[in-house]
Amino acid sequence: MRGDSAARVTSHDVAAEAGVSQATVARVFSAPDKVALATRERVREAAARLGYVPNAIARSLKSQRTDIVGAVVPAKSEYWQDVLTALSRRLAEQGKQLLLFPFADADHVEEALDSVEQYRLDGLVLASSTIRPEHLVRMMRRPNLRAVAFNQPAASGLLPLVMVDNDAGARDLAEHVVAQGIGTATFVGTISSASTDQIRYRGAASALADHGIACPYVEAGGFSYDAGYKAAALILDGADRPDAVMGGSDEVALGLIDGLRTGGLDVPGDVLVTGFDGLPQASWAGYDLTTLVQPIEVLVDATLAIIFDDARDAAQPERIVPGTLREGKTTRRGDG
Amino acid sequence: MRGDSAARVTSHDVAAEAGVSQATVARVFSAPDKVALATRERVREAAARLGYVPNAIARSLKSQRTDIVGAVVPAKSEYWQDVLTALSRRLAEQGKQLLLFPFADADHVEEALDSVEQYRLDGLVLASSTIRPEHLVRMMRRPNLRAVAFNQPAASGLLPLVMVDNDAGARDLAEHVVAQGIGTATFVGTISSASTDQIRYRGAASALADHGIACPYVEAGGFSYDAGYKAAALILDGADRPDAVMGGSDEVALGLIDGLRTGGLDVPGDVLVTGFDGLPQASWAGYDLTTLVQPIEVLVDATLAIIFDDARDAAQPERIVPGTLREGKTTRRGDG
DNA sequence: CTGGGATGTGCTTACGTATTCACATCTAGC
DNA sequence: GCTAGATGTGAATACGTAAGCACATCCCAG
Repeated sequence: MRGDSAARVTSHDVAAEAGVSQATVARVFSAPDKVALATRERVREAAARLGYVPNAIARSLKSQRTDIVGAVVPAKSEYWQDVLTALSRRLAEQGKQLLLFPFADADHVEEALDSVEQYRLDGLVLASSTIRPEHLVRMMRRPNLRAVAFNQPAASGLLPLVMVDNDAGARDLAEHVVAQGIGTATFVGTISSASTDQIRYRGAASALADHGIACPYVEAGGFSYDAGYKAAALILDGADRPDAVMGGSDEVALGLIDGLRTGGLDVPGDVLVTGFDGLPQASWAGYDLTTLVQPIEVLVDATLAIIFDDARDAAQPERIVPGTLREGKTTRRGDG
Repeated sequence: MRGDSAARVTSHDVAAEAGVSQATVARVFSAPDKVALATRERVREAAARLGYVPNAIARSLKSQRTDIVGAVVPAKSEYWQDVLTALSRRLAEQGKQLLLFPFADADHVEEALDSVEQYRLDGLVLASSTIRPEHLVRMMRRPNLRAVAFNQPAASGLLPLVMVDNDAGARDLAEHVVAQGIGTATFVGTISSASTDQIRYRGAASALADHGIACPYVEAGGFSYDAGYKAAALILDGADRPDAVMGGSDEVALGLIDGLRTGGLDVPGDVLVTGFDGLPQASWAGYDLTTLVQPIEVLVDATLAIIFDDARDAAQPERIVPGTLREGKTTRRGDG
């Protein structure tokens, strides 16, 4: 290969090399069937000889499409990392890319959105229930930007929305622990202001109430393992220990398990524990957590469908996808 | 706000609204100090009124800078997710973005690199030791692209390189288990063809040899928890059980622990286990794994320094950063 | 007063591509 | 053998911004 280290090779250079016009070179790379076979091959060879690669920046400027989808997500979170992995993989399959806009905490969402607006993205995934409605409203008014709220019930009515059925999932988990024969339960939520947290708690509490079981709410104060681990102390120190503890997320639940075990309790012998999300770690043999598995692939596909399907009429689609109960040993009473 | 939903507002529109030239508008947003205060404010107001946001695509085309760094990484891996989190956070602080190019397996790296070349990135992080040298060579020839190999010893001499001191780390871990008074050990590697795996094994084996301890190598066949879990069977079924098992990565080590425990062994009572990487999960109370913690922030900073520091003369910098031994309970013999 | 540097602004062009329009050539139909 | 349509190609332009250059104004030293 020659020209490998050439400063910058443009379609004009290739055109000169191949003895055609720049327009023809452009067509070879964006609409090959509009160019005669012989010409096409001549251009391809010239391009290879010079080491030409089309410039996506210039193409985007002209075509008004970037082939890039942005994602506004919390900087630290197991769950979102799994979602992003699935999202980027699926995008890559379609020749599109994922541009990350991570934010440290809710107060920094504003800055992330400032950046988002500069890039003329094809679509935007707004993740995390800690993004406030005013932020959503801002994005919904951007022209030519298909924004989708991901697992964020609060976006209902503002933006197209894709989420797992949090309410039904929480009920399923509650019914499951009830079936194990518990008498008392406590819900350890993540952050009480998060809309997913509220729905999950209400769903669980309502299902438990149907069986005459009260369900107090305790806030872990975060979405992390550490938050769950620390929250275990609240259970251990509490006056009457519940038969079951329902975590607001898998991360919190895993922390809870370790916290409770460190405190001398046996899970599931003394206390049953459930999670929510279906993280890979929840399936690890050391935990084998009973949880509600989110069908991440399905959610991601639904999200991309909203972004890329040209049914622009379907103004405010809401896709609510059911999750699956995964029964692990943390609710298998006999095993204690 | 008016003009919120205006089709597209450009610097020309703002110029007209503010009664200045387009050039002045551009200066207000890219070099404010070159514009008189009064003018600046007038332009800012006009921009706000129209809902103008600078177009990063056009800016990139003109300025030949995208403010975007790409990362070519394996689609699935706890370790890389942690690295990406740190990387994107640091970039965000500098007003730059991270564009992901995930690849499913080594055979798909080629495609990812095709995409990379289209975007005129400011920098590129080539991650994973499964990226083959021929790929590295390809990237090293691209003009105006600062590519850095991250934790990939095989890139030495080809590309600027940043990595943790795998050899020293492996030796430290080996010395540590020797100090616990073991007689035999086995190294369970990830994928034997990965350069990091080879170095870690050689380092550990060499240090153990200094104490007269042999160290057979077993390949888990992956970088995952599952690979480690399955590899535990090889230890359990083996003729003579080692006193210590050294995992090629934390993910493998965590799988090993659960696999060994499921097989009836006590860790650390019957077998000591070590990891490598320092994942958050390794610190979870349920495992509390002894491992070598990579200073990810330091590695990321070093990587970005190479990409953005204009010391273009330092042709092939190699930054090898020491890790830190984290002593967990998986090597605390008394606790068995 | 006068001249020279500092400061602020406008005009113009270039970044590299996609696409419209016009035009040339070629094929088929009567 | 002539025309209508199909096909392939080139010229020209636009996408939205950054920056060099030219120029006008202003301030202060002499």
